[in-house]
Amino acid sequence: MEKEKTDKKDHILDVAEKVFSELGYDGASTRLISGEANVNMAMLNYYFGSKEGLFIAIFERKINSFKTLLQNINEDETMSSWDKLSLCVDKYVDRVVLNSYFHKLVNREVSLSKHSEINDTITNIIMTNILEFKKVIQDGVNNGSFFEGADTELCVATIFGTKNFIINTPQLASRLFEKDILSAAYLENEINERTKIYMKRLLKSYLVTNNDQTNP
Amino acid sequence: MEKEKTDKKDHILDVAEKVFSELGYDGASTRLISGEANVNMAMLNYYFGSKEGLFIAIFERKINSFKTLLQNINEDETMSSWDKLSLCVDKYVDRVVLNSYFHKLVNREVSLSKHSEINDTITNIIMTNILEFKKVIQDGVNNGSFFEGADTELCVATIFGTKNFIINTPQLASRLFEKDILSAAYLENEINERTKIYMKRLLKSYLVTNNDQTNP
DNA sequence: CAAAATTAATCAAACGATTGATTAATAAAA
DNA sequence: TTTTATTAATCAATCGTTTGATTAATTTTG
Repeated sequence: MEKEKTDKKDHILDVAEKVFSELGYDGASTRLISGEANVNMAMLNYYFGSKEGLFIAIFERKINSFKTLLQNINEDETMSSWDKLSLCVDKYVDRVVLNSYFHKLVNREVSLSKHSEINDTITNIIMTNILEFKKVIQDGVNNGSFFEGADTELCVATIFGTKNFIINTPQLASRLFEKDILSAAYLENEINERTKIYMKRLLKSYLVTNNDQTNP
Repeated sequence: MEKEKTDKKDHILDVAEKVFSELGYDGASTRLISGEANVNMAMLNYYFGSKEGLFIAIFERKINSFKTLLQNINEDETMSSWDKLSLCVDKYVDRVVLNSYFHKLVNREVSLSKHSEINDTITNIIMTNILEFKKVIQDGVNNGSFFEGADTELCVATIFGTKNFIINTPQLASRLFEKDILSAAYLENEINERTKIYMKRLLKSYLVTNNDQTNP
């Protein structure tokens, strides 16, 4: 029973994560979520206390995987700046693709201006990753291995922005790519590798190969 | 009187655009919007028929500026592919910065999965711009002025994604830049030009200067 | 012109529907 | 039996919307 309870809670969290990512926090009613999960509405409150509690539980479940993925790479003294950045991109794209619902959900919620505890929590979690990328690039610029005129901040914006475009607006991406991005198979099999290759080539040409800056 | 009526409707649209962009469609109640605009709640329905009508009216007001900004550039036979792309980036960044609330609103709404007429309308409007950028780049690749191995689609994702990151999640961008991105002044004076310069340098190094592709 | 009729704009109050949440009763498990 | 899990019914609050009345402006009429 203990096992089954966890399974049920996990099932609810899976469903809620998807519904929230598709309709937004406000747009997803507890009735719909419980209906999609085939559980009684009261179970949401029984397990998670409230709608917000359910929302927070989704994050707490994922929080471990967010912890120190990039930090360990960044602390490695033996790697070059480019190898660090390259590896960070690989790892990050992998994780985003694997948790696309979650990342979509996170990005929509954090784009809202309403101040709440959960909003701050999310912001801090994302910022950890953002600043980790910033550090890798900044270090590379400082130690001379990257183009000294590089715009570090906007470079980070490109990394997160490119990924967000694909994950957050799959309808647009699907029509741009003329493929069904929403299909998990295509996302994991094709887009994943393709994005990695592209992102690294893009960053390398800007940060490393970039040596003529005649006219911007 | 006729004049003042238009002004009042315009005022409501201004306020609604901002509130929607901050709280999302579902999160923004008609009571709050009318309160912020200092008009009676019933006026929203009187003028715009419904909440959705108000939402649509926001788009109809902006729709003209969306029409053929990029198309004219693209059709110009005398310009090089790079000059076209460069000009498109300039024009697009300008417009986004000038209508940051609107673009934030658009991007959040289009990321929702709920099918509606307005959602389709918005998607088509955005796609016009997206495909215009795609065409510029694709033409450049085809006529040999851009790197033949370029990932056209992801390149477009970068252009829109980078801009979206700044506009959609200004809290994150503010902490990344260590400046207040939400401040309209900073956005228009600094970020605007800086983004143009960065974006063009990034694209140029990837599309034009890119000639070594040893390891991705 | 001035009085009457019509239209447009605005308001407070209330509507039915839906929201997240809670209850009290029951079923299952320990 | 005691605890845990689950249910249907119900709660107050809020949602978008509508109403009927009132005021302001415009047009028509005498």
